[in-house]
Amino acid sequence: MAKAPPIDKRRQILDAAIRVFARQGFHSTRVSDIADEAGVAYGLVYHYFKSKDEVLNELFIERWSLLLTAIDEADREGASPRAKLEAVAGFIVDSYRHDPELMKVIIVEVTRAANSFGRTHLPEIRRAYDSIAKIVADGQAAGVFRRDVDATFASMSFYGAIEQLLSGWIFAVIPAADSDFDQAKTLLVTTICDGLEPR
Amino acid sequence: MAKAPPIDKRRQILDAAIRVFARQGFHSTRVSDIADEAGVAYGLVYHYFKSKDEVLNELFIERWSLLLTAIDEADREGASPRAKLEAVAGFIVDSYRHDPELMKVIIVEVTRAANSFGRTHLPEIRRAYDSIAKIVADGQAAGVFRRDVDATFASMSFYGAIEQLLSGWIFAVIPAADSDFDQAKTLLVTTICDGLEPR
DNA sequence: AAACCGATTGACTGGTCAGTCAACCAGGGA
DNA sequence: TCCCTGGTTGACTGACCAGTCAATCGGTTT
Repeated sequence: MAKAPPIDKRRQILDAAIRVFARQGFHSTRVSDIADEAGVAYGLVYHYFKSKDEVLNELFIERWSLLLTAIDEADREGASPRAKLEAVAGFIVDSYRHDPELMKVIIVEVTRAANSFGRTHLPEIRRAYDSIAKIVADGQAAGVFRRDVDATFASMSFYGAIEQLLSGWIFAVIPAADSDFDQAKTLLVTTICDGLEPR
Repeated sequence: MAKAPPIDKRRQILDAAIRVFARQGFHSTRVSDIADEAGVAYGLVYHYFKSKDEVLNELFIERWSLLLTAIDEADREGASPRAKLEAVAGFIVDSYRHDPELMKVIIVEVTRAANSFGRTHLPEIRRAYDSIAKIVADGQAAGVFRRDVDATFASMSFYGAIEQLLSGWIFAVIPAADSDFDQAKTLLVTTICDGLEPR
């Protein structure tokens, strides 16, 4: 009764979509490009997904939920606020290192595409901001971070800095060697946390 | 011989484009929308501009060159590196305060649209990053900023933080009252510069 | 073997626009 | 007055593509 292939093909299409979206961008990707890349017939994409949009949505949700989980975990397990932020930055940087194509798609087509998909997913995106802001706020409450800096602002700056670095890597504006990734993690936390320290 | 109207209509079209792009986004704006908003015939847009893309290009270049000039001026006139960065952040924040629609278009459709227009304008965008990096590097050379933080990284973080705040305002993720703008300027410089101070 | 059913195929359609172009208009000069 | 020129008009076309759908395939059940 239950067959094996269905999951395979669906995954195959999603993976192909990552590659094609990363290469050409969502907008200039035809559904036929995805099908070709996946080695599958055009119509099959519509068997598994309601629309081209839904393919991207699926990719985003899959990945973003991991991020949200990671942030929450960092918050729960981290010792100091600084360690928590370090874990968050680390997770995002490692995500990029591990699967740059997927992260490129997420950032370029969703997170920064505030007019199209970003708008659709604003609530989820915002949840990440909020979780980071909570870490900062807790740090302030604990007296580890200065209080004259609004936690929401700090969280936006922190996240914005991370995303900008990823964008820099994605578009080869800044070097992306392994050492750069490690340096970036340190830098982000160092700069921002030191800046957040009480004076 | 020389008539008055030509400049008028061209400007009229550009201004209309700002409004429409800000409202609907570049992609879902039809050329007819621009013409309607400008109170002008469809074909006239093509009299003044080679294509729909060129309209956006024009808007971007107009504005971005102002930014580049402002950064250079800040660099030339600013006393301390901190004052220079403050001037840069201030200029960008004020740009948004002064003409939020235009800044929304610039950021959403160009600066963050790395796959489409962002790619086209990467060189100009990069010039901004570089100028900021230079300010940081000078600060390091002068011993005002710590040296263990790569200047390029710092510049990307700084710019990324600014842009993220603007995005937050644009999409109403964070409050955008006058006091928030002022607070933001301070915050950006405080956080980042303090984080960049030698330890 | 025959009926069945979900997976798979790809030709086709309907709608959407960007960009073209031939005509029109206004006013300055001969 | 009549032409000329450059701004202005908007109907039209050609290309493109997302999404549909009827047909086919391959394995399972009866």
